[in-house]
Amino acid sequence: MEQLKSISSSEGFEDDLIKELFNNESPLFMPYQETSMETNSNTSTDSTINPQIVSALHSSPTIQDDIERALLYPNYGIQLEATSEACREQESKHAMRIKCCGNVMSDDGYKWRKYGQKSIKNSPHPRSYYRCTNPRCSAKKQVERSSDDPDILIITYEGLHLHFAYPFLLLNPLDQIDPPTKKQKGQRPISPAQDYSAEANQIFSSSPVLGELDGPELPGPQGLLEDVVPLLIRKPLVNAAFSNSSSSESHSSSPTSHASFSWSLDDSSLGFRTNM
DNA sequence: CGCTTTTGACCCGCGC
DNA sequence: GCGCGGGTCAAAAGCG
Repeated sequence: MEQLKSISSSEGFEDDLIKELFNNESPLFMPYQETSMETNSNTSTDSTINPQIVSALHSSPTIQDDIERALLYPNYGIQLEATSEACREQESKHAMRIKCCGNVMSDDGYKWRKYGQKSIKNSPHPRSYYRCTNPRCSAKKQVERSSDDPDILIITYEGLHLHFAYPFLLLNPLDQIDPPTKKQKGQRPISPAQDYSAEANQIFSSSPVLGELDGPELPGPQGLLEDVVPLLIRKPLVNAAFSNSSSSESHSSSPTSHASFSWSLDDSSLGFRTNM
């Protein structure tokens, strides 16, 4: 597996990540390029994120600035079915259901590359397979449309996305996180995502900052990407000074950090092809 | 021209 | 052992 190979050879990426974070650099917080947004007017009924939010997030070159700007937009308009039934856990994967109505973010801000699509038995909607385009990230996701309610997207995340790493690097610099450890089938005492999610909820729920924020945006039980991202945007405020300490260093753009920022619209490949 | 998507084939695990 | 279904690969096509 090329993927596993890249991961196993990426033991040093952890250090790189830490460096980037300490330098206020991250793929997520790279300057936003509007041209990459797929927010054309004719997508109004599908899953798009509020451009204002993205603009706010990416108009600033540093994590801290992004965080502060993100706070100006506390409501993402996401409707997660945050019930225990909706967010369920299966083995090392994390599934969530997102109800699409109006402008709903169906993605988490990272660029995903579609690598496969399969028709599902007893389901009129195919399942799409995506992989994070960040070469250092092993995250994958499957997106399918619920047979019960076509408005419901079922997104199953697998593997450790870099999303998970950021909040913990910032929150607990002393608590070393594992690198995106290779996940082999049949060999997972506890999945990284699981581990981090549990820790995330613990940290987030005990955060005084979060306590001052609006309740409805508390993370779901799984600490899923959509849950974590808004929180990681906010939580690092607590440790803002931490990241400031080394911000004077010239930020040599990391080779993997300037992937064009775009949002994949899962609906475009979710059962709208009627010939499957 | 490079990147993304499509799509059919292949591989593998699981149930019978 | 065999068939089925899910997951991945990789070549071709599409697109900006």
